[in-house]
Amino acid sequence: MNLISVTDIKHKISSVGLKATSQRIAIYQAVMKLKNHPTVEMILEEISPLHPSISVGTLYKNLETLVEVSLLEKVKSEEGNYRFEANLDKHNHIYCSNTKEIIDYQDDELDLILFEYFKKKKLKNLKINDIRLQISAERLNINKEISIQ
Amino acid sequence: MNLISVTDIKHKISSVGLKATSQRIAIYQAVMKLKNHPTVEMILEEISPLHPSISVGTLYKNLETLVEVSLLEKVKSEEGNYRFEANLDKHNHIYCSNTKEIIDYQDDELDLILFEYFKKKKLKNLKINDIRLQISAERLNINKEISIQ
DNA sequence: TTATTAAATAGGAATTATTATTGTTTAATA
DNA sequence: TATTAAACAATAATAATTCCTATTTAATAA
Ligand SMILES: [Mn+2]
Ligand SMILES: [Mn+2]
Ligand SMILES: [Zn+2]
Ligand SMILES: [Zn+2]
Repeated sequence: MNLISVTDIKHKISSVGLKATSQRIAIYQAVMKLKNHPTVEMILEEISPLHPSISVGTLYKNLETLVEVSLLEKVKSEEGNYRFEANLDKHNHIYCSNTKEIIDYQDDELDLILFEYFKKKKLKNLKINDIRLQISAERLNINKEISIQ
Repeated sequence: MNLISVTDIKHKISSVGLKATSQRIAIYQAVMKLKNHPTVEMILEEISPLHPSISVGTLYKNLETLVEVSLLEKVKSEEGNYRFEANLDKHNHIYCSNTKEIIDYQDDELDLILFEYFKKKKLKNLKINDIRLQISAERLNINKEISIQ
């Protein structure tokens, strides 16, 4: 999932009609590399050493552009600022109150249960486009991995 | 639910150890009155005619304070700014993409289904505190009411 | 009822996150 | 290699929120 060559990234970017600039490639790569839905600041810190001249305006503009063409997704954090991710599959988010992480939680069985549940409901004047779970949780041991089986 | 006297509001506020100032009462009343999870701006517009001298700093400070003592709740909108509500019951939110409304959706049966579903799961190093549904939808006819039965 | 005092307020400055502007540079194409 | 629309760096502007401080007020008790 993470092992994608620069050539592939270039193709991905140009296939949606965008110029494959070095800045855009670096930004897209950074979001793919960083876990837990990085903030703009975290993305800037990731790209700065190799690309110190990328301006914050360019970073914001590119993140917005990449979201528009569906190469990235934008997520609102509990704290109020935006965070980004390259995982485009339908999934839910676990918000860790102690670590401020946002962890992906994909569960097709659960999605089906919800789909069936709302299929039975009578919706008046309303079209549901998407249903996501927002799970507020905390990591018990900050140094250990979490899992849901 | 909306018919609560000023005396009752005063009691509610002082019972959590806060001074029942005219500003605080007005702000709490305004959030109780306004539907669809008002923004700070909408709350200001509501209180301004009767209390033109309430400063924006006081408004922010009071909203924060009332959230801290659990008389109000803070909700983040899709647009990025915070919105407030006096409904403290556990409930889900329907985000209307066309009207930008946030509509409450309470469903005890669904809560139970989710509770049972996650009870079966093995959680490693994770404590779930709360699960909410975030429903993205659109009102088909903006002038008519919506409902889910 | 009045005095005391900690809490709260008004008004405005400061900060933070994000967006807009503009002259210059560059990737794509022919 | 020349052309050109798109993208860029730098920076100004905006919006939302938080912070600061001198002044006012609600609560309490003499
Ligand atoms: Mn992710
Ligand atoms: Mn509500
Ligand atoms: Zn995610
Ligand atoms: Zn609500």
